[in-house]
Amino acid sequence: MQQDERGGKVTIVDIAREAGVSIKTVSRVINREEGVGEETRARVQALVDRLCYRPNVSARSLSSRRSYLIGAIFMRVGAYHYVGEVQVGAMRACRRAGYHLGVEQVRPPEAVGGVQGFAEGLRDARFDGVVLTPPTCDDPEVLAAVEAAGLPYVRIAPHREFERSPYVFMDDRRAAREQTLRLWNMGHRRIAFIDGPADHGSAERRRQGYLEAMRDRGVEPRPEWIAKGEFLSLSGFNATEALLRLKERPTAIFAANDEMAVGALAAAAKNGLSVPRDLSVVGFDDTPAAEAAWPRLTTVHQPTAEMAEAAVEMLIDGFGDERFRARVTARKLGYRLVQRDSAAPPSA
Amino acid sequence: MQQDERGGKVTIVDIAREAGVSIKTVSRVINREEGVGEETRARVQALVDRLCYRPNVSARSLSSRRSYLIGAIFMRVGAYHYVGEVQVGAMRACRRAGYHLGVEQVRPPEAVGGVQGFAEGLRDARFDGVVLTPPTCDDPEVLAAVEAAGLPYVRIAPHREFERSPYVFMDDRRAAREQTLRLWNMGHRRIAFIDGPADHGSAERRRQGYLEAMRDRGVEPRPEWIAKGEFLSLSGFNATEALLRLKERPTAIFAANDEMAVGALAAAAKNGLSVPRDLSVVGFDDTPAAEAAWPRLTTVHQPTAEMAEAAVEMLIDGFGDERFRARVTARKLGYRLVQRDSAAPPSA
DNA sequence: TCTGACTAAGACAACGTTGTCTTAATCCAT
DNA sequence: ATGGATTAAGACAACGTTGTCTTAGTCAGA
Repeated sequence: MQQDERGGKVTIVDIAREAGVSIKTVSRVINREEGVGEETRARVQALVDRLCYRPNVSARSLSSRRSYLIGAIFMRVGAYHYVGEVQVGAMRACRRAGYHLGVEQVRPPEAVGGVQGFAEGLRDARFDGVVLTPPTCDDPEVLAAVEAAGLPYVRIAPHREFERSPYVFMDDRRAAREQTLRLWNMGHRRIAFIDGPADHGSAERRRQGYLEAMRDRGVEPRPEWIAKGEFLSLSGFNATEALLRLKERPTAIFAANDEMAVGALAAAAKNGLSVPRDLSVVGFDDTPAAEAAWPRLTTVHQPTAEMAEAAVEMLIDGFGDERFRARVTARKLGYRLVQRDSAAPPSA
Repeated sequence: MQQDERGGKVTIVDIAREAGVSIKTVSRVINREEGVGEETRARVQALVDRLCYRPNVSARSLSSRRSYLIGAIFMRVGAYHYVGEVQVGAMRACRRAGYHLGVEQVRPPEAVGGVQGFAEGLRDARFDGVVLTPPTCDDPEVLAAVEAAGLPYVRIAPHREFERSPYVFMDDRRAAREQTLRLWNMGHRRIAFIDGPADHGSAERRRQGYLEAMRDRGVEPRPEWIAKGEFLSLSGFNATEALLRLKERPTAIFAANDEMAVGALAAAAKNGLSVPRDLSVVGFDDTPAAEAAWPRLTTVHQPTAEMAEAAVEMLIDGFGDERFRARVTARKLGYRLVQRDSAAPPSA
C-alpha cells in the first residue's frame, strides 16, 4: 500500500480505486447520504479511516456551493474579552459539525472603510452563515449588509428587533435579581446599584432585576442608591465615593459590570474600608478582571462561550431550511452565580 | 447591463465576455500577472470594478493549491487577552494581502483530543501557513505537527529554539530596563521587583532588565527587593505585603505583569497607602486590567497586534520561497511606555 | 412470468478558477 | 527581406468534489 503517502494527499479517487467502487459512492459514504449498501459502506469507511482521507474543502465547496465556514462577526476584535469566549464556543460547535470558523471584523465607526469594507469581506469570505455579536447584532447597517449578502445569521444577545432573526440570550434581569437577593440573604438591606450607560440594553435589564428583587422584599430603593455609571472602572470609583458619603451608607454595592466593581473596590480601599468586612461589592459578567481583582470579585458568570456555541448550532441546524429567517427562534441560556471573596454578611 | 445581477454572482466569464477577452486574460489582470497590454488591462480592471467582481476563493484555491487562508494557532482561545489582539493584527495583514484569517485551537493539555485533534484540524483547514502564539510556539508536539503538515510558520515571541523558524519578538529586557529607569528618574531609589514564574521566558528577561537598570545606576538590588510572583494578582498582593513589611520599605514596585500590579494596588490600599502618593506601582503588558485598575496602571505596552501583523507579513512574503524555513529571520518590534496614574515621584 | 416499484451504484457534466502550452503579431538586428 | 526574440493573448486541460441522470439488479404482487 504505498499510495497511502503519495505526496501526503489522499483523494477520493484513491479511496474509490482501492475499494473498487466509483468516486460517487465514496462521496455518498462521506456525506452520509443514502443509496449505499451496508457492506459497501463499511468497506469504504474503513478505507477512509485507514488512509486518513479528508475531503478537500475547496473542491467540495466549489461543487456544492457551501463553504463549510461559519463567520463570527465582531465590532472590535481586540477590545472586549468576550471575543475570545465567543470563539471558543463557536469553534466547539463548528468542529462537531465539520465546519470551520472564520473571523470578520466590522471596523468600528471611527475607522475608515467602515461597513463598506465589511460587506466586501463578507462577500469573498463566502461564509455559509454568520453569528453576530453585540454590538454588531443591533447595527442596522451590518444587518442590512448581511441580509443583502443573503446569509443566514443568528444574533447573540441582541437588544432590539427580536423578531428579525433567530438569536440566543441570557436572562440578565433574572440574574441581576438573584445577585441582589444573594446580598439580601446575607443580611444586607441597604444595597446600592451602580448603573451602566443609559442606552445599553443589558445595563437596563440588570437594573430592572435589581429593582425587582428589592421590591419583592418590600423595599423601594431610594433614588440615591442608584448611581450612574459608564461601565468603566473610574465611573465605578466615583459612584462608590458618592455612595459612601451618604449618611446612611449602603452595606453592599452591586455594580452592573465587573469593571465598575473593580473601581468600587478601589474606592472602598481609599476610604479605609476593608472588603468584604466593611463593605460588600459584587459585579456582573465574570470577566478576567473579576479574577484578577483583589479581593476576587463575587459576580455572575455570563455563559458567553455557550451562547456562541448555541448560536452556531442553531445556524447549522437551520441550513437547508428555506424559511430559516422566517422561522425565528430563540434560545435562552443559564447564568451562574460565582461566589468569590468580595461579598459577606454585613459586620454591623 | 442586466447581467450585473445575475443571481448576485459575477464570474470571471462574465467579465471576459463583456470585455471581449479570454478568461485567462481576466485572470492575469486580477492576479497582477504580466503579459497583458496596458489598454486591455485598464479596460478589464474597469469592468471588474464596475461589476464588483470578486474571485471565488474555492475555485481559486482548488486550481492554484493555495487556500488564501492564514491560520492563527492558540492554546486557549478564551483565556488570554492577547488572543484578540493577535487577531486584530493578523487580520490587518491578511486583508492587505487578500488573505483571510482562520482560528485553530490546540486544546490545552488537560483536554481530550489534545494535539491529535489539532493535527486533524490543521489538515483539513488547508491553511497556506500558520502563526504560532505562545505557548504553542514552544510546544514540541505542536511544532512537530505543523512541520509534518508541511506548513510554513512564523512564531510570535518564542522562548526557545530561535533557529527553528522565523519569528517576531519584542525586547522585554530593554523595556523592563526603561520601565525601571523611569521610576529611577522620578527619584525612586528603593525599587522592588515582583518576579514571574521561574520557567517563563519573558519574566526572566524582564527581571534581567530590572537588574541591569539598577546596576547601571550603581545599585545592587538587595535580594529581598526581588519578590517571587506567579503572574496572578494574589501573588502580587502577597509579594507586596511582604515588601511593605521591610524596615526600609521600597518607594516603588515594578511588577512583571499587570495582573500582579493590580494585586499590589490592593495590598497598598489595605495597608493604608495611597497610590501613587505613598507608593508607586508599575506593571507590564498593558492589558485591559491596567486600564480597569484604579488608579490606572502605568505600564509598558506590548505591541501584540503589531507582532501578529508582522508575523503574517513575514509568512505571506515568504510564500513561494522554497527555502522559507531555512532562511530564518526575525523581526523585533518596539514597545511603548504607557504613562498613567499609578507612578509619581516619591513624596518623602 | 411479467410488470412496476424500489435500491445500489455508476457515468458524466458541472463548479470557477489557474497552469501550461501554443499561437499570432510585432520588433529589432542582420 | 529574413530570422530570432519578445510580447500579448488564447486554447485547453487540470483541480477534487458534488448534482443529476441513467442503469442494472432485485423483489413483491398479479
